Amino acid sequence: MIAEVVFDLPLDHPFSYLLPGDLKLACGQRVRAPLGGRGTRVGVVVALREGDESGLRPVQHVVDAAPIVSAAGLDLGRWIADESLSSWGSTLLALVPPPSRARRAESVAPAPDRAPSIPAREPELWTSADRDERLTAMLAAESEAALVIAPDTASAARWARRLDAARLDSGAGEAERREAWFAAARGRARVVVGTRGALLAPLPPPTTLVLLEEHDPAHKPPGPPRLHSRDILMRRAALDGSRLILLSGAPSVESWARVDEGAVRSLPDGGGAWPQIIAADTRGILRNHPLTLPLTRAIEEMSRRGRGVALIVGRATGVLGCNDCGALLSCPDCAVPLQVRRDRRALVCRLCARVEPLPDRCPACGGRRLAPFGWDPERVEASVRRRFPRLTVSRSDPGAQVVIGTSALLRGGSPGRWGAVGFVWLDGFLRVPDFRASERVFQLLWAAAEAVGGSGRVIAQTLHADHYALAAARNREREAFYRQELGFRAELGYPPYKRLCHVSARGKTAATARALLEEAAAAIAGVAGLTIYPLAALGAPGAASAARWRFVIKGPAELPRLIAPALRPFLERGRRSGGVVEIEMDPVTT
DNA sequence: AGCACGCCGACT
DNA sequence: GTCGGCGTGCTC
Repeated sequence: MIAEVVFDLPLDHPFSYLLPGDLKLACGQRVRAPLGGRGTRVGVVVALREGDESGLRPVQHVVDAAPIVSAAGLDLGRWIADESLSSWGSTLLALVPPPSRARRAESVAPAPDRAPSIPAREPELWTSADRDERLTAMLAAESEAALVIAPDTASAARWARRLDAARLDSGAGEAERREAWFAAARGRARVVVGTRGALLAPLPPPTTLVLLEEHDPAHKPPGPPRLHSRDILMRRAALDGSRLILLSGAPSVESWARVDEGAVRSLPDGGGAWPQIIAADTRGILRNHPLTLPLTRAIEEMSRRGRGVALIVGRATGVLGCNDCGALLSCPDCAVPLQVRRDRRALVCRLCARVEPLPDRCPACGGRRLAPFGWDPERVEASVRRRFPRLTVSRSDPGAQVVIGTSALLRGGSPGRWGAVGFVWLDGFLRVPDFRASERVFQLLWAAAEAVGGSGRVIAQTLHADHYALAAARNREREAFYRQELGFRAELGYPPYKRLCHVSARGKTAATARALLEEAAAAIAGVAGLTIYPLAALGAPGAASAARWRFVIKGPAELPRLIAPALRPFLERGRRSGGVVEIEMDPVTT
């Protein structure tokens, strides 16, 4: 018997091994096998067959007593690899718990059968403020097995506690995690909670699949599996006949578009009280002090009422804005903010690589106060301390009266967690050089509103009091936001109307990386239906970092299939002088 | 991705 | 005369 094994390599073909007569195994099981020089590696068995066994090396030993992925999981992994131009092996191995260090597991385990085909169910989008409570109640009442995917391990831990569920994520202990995995496969853990790494958890279908906070960019970090958790679950649900529930107060524009298309059903929202969302004009204030009058008042009032205040500070961004009119310097073609390259005294578009000299006047109003910097947490803390010497002010103590931190402060709390949330410099989030900046701001404001609850207050310090994301959040009008945002995306051909793909190369020198990437760009130049943007150096172009170059491809839904034939050779190491090409499909970070 | 094989510079 | 650089090709 011959076992076909895939490894965590950028090679997309299986390797054949001899299966010793006494070794029984099934597809989806992990094995350790010799590969290359004298090492051995862990791989997943994707096929078993009879055939010519001459010249084959034997599998060394079995890693897990039972298949770690089901037949359906193998298929889903193959689809993810195809869709993201990744390899089957690196995809699968990123979607199973790491092998235990224990010695050889003894084998013999039947492969779980593929489920009989079950009619697909329409995915659901739950947006109501009480969605978490509804989900908890629903899962308690259901008898169907459920897989709940959280954006991060802290959230997975909270949900596991809340649902009294087993954990499959890396925040759990290795033993607990493996036990939960196999218990789920045997139908002995009804509800399991995990992060991305649990997307292939082998629950017997049909199941309920849940994606928490589906808009969260943590659902698509770089690296394998190189696809958004939402897309993986959509596919899994469609193949499984599983029910898919997406949860988010302010969903991704992609998911909203699916509702518009009728591919996803949106549940009616519950209503309830909505907080005051105040736009506080920062003109002439933010230069010297981080607090406007409305925010100062909110802090005073909340401290009287014994309620905490969260001050949200973004990271300083390398973009230039005008302190007089609030305009930010954007690329006229791509509408994304231009990035400051100080060493070159230039502004660069990260999408089309357009380069402009650093202006000394605002192109919109002619003002001279162009400012690249915002308020960082340390500076805010010192300033708030000075203004409120009698309050506890902290960047680390979540129980302080005023807590200063990033948008992470809005995560995972119950409604009313904060009495007020202040965005010290909302424009910092709007100025992020990413076409999703408005969406992100809308989601932050929505999360803040939910975190303060109906009796709280949200203060957004901004020069853009009339920005549509702010207006829509203030008026609790989701439709208004998505209508405008979808219009913008349609006009410029951004997702969800087109798909994007980042192709990058890094090498020993900038020249080798660039040359390699130029070759890759040339390889797809003839493919119809694509927009290929010019090459751009990645990161600050200091000596070392300029060894990374990138270009962006824009294309239709079938983008992966269009570019795969030409680009696969670049991913599977060819004859090349020290360069590595990477492909990131549907990137959500710039 | 590792790792081995394979041809050109400074060292016990 | 060797040790060793990393360029390129392969791994069942």
